[in-house]
Amino acid sequence: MNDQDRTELAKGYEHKDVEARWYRFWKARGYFHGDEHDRARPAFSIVLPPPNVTGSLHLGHALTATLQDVLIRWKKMSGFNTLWLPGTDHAGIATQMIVEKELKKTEKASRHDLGREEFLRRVWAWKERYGSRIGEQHQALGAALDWDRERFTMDEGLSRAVREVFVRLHEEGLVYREKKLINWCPDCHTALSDLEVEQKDAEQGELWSFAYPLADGSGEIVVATTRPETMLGDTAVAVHPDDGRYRAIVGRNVRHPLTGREFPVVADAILVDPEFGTGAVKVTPAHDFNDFEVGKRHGLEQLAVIGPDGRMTAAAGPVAGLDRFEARRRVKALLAEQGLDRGTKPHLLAIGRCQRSGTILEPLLSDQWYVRIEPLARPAIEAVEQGRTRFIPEQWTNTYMAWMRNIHDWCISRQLWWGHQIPAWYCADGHVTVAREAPAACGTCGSTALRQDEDVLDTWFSSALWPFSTMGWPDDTPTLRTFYPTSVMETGHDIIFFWVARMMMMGIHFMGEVPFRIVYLHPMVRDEKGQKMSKTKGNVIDPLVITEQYGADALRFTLAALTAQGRDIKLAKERIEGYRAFANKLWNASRFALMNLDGFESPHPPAPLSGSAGPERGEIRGDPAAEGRTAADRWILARTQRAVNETVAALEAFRFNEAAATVYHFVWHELCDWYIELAKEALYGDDAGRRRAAQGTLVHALATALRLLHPFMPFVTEELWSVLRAKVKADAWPDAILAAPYPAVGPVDEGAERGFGPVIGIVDAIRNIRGEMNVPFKVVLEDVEIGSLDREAAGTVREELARIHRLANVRDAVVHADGAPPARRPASAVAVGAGFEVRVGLAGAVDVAAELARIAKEVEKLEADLGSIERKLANPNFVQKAPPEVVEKDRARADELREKRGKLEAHRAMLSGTLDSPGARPGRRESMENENQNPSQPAQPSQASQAASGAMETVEKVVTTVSEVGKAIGTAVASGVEAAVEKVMPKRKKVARKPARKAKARKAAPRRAAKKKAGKKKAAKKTARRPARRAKRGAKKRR
RNA sequence: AGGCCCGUAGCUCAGUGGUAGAGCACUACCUUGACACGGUAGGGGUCGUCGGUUCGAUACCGACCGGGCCUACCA
Repeated sequence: MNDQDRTELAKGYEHKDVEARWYRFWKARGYFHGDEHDRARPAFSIVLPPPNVTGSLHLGHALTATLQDVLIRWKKMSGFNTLWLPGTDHAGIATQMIVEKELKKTEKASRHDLGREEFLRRVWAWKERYGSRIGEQHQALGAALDWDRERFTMDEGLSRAVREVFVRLHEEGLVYREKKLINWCPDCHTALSDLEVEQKDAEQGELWSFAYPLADGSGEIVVATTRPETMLGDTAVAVHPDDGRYRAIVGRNVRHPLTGREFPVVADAILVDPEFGTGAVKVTPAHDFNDFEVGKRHGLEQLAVIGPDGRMTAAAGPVAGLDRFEARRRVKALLAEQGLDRGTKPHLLAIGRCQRSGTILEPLLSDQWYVRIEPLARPAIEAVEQGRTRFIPEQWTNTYMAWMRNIHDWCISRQLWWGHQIPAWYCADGHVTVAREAPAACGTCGSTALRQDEDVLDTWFSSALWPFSTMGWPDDTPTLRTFYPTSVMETGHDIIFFWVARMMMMGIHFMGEVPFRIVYLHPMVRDEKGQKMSKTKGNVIDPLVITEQYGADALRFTLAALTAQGRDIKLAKERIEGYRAFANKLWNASRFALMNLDGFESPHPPAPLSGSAGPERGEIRGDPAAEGRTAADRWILARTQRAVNETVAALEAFRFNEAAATVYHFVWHELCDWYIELAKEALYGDDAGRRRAAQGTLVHALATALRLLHPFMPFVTEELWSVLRAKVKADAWPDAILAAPYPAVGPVDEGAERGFGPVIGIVDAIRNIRGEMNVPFKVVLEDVEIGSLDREAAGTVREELARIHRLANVRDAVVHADGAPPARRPASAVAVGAGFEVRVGLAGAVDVAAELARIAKEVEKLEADLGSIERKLANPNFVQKAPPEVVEKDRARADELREKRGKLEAHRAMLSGTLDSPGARPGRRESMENENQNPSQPAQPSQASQAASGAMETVEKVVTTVSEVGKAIGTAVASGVEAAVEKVMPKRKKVARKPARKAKARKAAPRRAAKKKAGKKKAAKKTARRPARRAKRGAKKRR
């Protein structure tokens, strides 16, 4: 790249300037190549589900490409020998139809006009012209595919594999040819497998009844049908053997009213439900799957009356030559003329349609090739039972198993031209010779007049071999030895049966081992309303349009962030916009860093960039900058390591959304919102040691974030990496982020995380007071006291004081150590957090009533919260049966809440007092009363507040010296205040103002209140609590 | 008919047997020397309903109601 020397960034991220360059760079460097000879590094391989060669990229492809690329890049950076193998599928029917359509349009010709050979030449031409399009589209997304290994299912190599498999299966008796009933598409003119039949919602149809006269004229039997035209092919009427109504006529014959044929009434318990219709069923063995079985059970004639074109055959007598639907109307009319119509009832029915053309399918008798599937399915079931292949999300295991355990033989022949022609040859006598290459003579009679079977194989037949056919099978290749079995099969759950199951069966059978260790099934992408995207609905989002507009990184990140397990993705543009903003944010964070890294070289002296992000390792090991680090630096370093740990854990569990959310939160809300703001103090300041420490920390956090993010946002991270690397002259860093080590999991400095909690809490508290008291940020707060800190916290707060000043726009806050609270002073707002208390003097500007209201609100929440905990603690069952640590936690929390309440109420008491003093503003009384003050005791608050503020005056004077004396006074005062408060606030507020609550609501009230409070100090809470939560989760997982 | 998934803030969705979360949207304020694709603060939730298990259920179990998907089949 020529960007090596660039050390500045434009004001905003322009993806178009960046994306085009890097893909070529990676490819040219050979980063995408999987090394089949490298057995030292562990291998990690994925085969890309081959898109249809005719296809154009849609969001499903984009999702697949994104998730697989995330895995590949992550693994590559983590030291694996990665292979991601691309290719395309010839997509038999789909491609043939497209070319036929084109042919019809441009030359008004059918494939039959051209003949097989010429038609195939046209399809190949089409493939050459458009087949590379989808690959190029994958490149636009950044997919790190090994293009040197690109394959096509009709390549010579893969075709050879197909023939090999077919022949071997035939030799083993697992491929056979037979005349059976199959699903036939009259439009596509081909047989289909069960899976290609689409059973859509039941459609409104009708159930028509007619009578078959008994052959001897002694009566009739009424049958009901949804397909009257098939009655021409009826060869029996079936009734239930136990049905008393028909017992007498079982075994007798009926006469066909249109053809005069006679056939029997049979008793069949499997087919007939006596409750349904008339309890008598017409039987058409040649055109209905159930009837086919009945025919076999009773030795009935199979009379085909519908042809491959969907028209009635000559055997259909009076309706011969008619289209099947026309024949339906005609048959009804004819029978009605004979007085045999017995009425019509509306009826819901499900109709099988062709997956491709949507045409209603016709069950037809024909000779087709089949795979005897059960012997192949058994080992594939066992492999999953034994965990040799695992499904994620797990529930798909059931789906797979259910289908595999009830599998039917696979019809693999298709009456198409585009595909692998079946390697079977027939002589004039009809002997079949199956061979890898065209045989010279019939294997049975030696005849040399051979004709190859005209049919081709189901597209999915070659797809089933994809994981090993693409690696050179049937030869024993280094690629196979290195990369088979593949590590992960990542695809949509809509093709579990079509593809995943069949790869399992073929892989196990021919390779002796499963084709992949893990099957990760991603959700389906839908539009923002949850509807399937389709061209006819016009709700298709073109990934490339999105890429153009928002950038490939934004799209990729969006898709990853929405990929939760077990739920479809509803893609809304707002979401993509949000992640484009994220790329921009990252860009600007880097821009900030670059603007403040002058003179900084990392590492110094250069050292290799370790995989670890830990402050004790990596590029900042031995960094002299460590000397000047502050609590803020240590905090972000700890948070960085935690982000690394959580991201890696999420990736390992295929929780793409969690991984994305973790990095997002870290970059935006910790690195940008907090650390960059914190670092400004040092970066803009005069202290060279401090500045250097901040620079080193910033570089480390940023370089780690970029690497964490690279698999998700390859382009912007690569760009930023190159610029950052140049800026800090980090020659030891790889010059491509894709070649850099992924940050490694390591221990988190929890002390640094926890210790910083008060700083964040204090800043939040002051900002909160500003917000609620309507004091804009630009107004400098001159009178701020921070107290109730333990010794350690006080140390940290002192150390970070300059940063607190900057973040909250405060001048010279006073810090009290050793638990001493801030003074109780009028015209102040007070916030109490975990382990700290802040008083903000608001000069004359404080709205006492508003502050009282704010405090009252706060106390109300505390009360509710405390109430629920106290009730819990008062319950002997809870204390006895709950785990001791839970009880202990609640006790501690109750204490904390009580303490907090005490402090707030002391403040409130003092403030209430000022209201009664001459200076109080009369206009505020009303709102004060709304806050449930007790007007009947006007004197006491005043007394209390005087006591409190009087005592506080004393404290205030000693606070600047940290001392035991201060602590003693503080404690004494606090308890004095609490005593006073007891008198002022006669009873707990019962939140009685609100209208009578329902019994149910009472339960919810504390929670609601608690939540609000929790939300208020969310930053502090997040910082402080996360370690505990994570630890617990980790423990659980190990179980 | 059977199976699976889902129902949590206005929307799209995480999550958890012990203090309900994110993004977007919304409200107020702020162009502060990375970023208005920005910042700060705020409002907003009987976690579908009813039972059960439990000291404690949004989470586990059952039933039901709503939505979706899959498989099989209904003459």
